[in-house]
Amino acid sequence: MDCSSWINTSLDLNINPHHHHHRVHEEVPKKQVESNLFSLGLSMVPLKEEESNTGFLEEELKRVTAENKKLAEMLSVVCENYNTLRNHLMEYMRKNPEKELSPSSKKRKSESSNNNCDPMALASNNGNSESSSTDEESCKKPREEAIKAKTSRVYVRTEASDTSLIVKDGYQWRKYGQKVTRDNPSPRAYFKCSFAPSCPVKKKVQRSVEDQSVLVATYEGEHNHPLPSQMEATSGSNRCMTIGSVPCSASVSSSAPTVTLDLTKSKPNNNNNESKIATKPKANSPEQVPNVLVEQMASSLTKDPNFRAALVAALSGRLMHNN
DNA sequence: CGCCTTTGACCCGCGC
DNA sequence: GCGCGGGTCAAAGGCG
Repeated sequence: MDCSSWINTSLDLNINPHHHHHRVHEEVPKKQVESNLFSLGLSMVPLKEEESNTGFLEEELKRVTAENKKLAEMLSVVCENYNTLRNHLMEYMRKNPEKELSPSSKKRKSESSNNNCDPMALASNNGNSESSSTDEESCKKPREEAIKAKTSRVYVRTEASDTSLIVKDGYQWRKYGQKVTRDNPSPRAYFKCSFAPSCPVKKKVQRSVEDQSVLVATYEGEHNHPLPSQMEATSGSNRCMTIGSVPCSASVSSSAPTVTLDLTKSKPNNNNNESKIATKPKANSPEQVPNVLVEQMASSLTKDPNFRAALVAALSGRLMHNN
């Protein structure tokens, strides 16, 4: 399967206010925008700013609204693409039942459901996808689900020249191994949460086969302690938490889509502003995702505290820089 | 000195 | 049973 389809889901968000003039932003009334921002828990700038800043803020609001709209549109497109691809995959697997699994079937069971080079499948595999487990898996190893910790994947775009396998997610990690795997020339790094053994979370980081500039971080388990960077952030300093930090607990309830938000490495002077959003509709619904569901997904996005945290960090970082 | 990374050795599940 | 390959261990060294 061609992975360029998911790479193209990168959102060409132009957050630079100097380039917003071409956007369509007159469609949502300002009051609605403000209420939307309030519902997000965002406070852009202290209200005691002088008059000149209000114009800037209005433009900022319009811009955010436009991007919000664009996000929703992209989301629906991604969902449609996902279902199209999924239908194709199902069709293909139905026609070629035994050939399909050849590369990953050699792997361990616990990994085989994860280690798939199809990014759509990757994005959809998050441990809580009980509906995506195949029939044979569920009857072969019923207790696997209980034993196996929640897994989630995070895609982080880095510069191609950056050879480190470091994914900043706000947690502290201790590297305990590195291996070169067969299906990927890039080494895979193994990390444990530095709170181990009290915290059982592990993560694996490896460059994507298709795009060497993309790091794929696979998280296993859930942290049983707060995010260290959040503790710092709430301790008085207005320093932003690491942009792009997406804690593994970002995999949300089974009724909501799993969202991976990647804001890492967004720099003010380049156009590397892509925020890649991988969505996971309910895996066992081959039919097209209705708009209602898309709206539901978008709504769940705004309710997800992790998404909000990342969004707040990204926006505040942008605003501070643009000021 | 303590924590971290590195890296070769070892373990273990799976397929043949 | 054996080999392969992914995952983990643990000794050694680096670094602040």
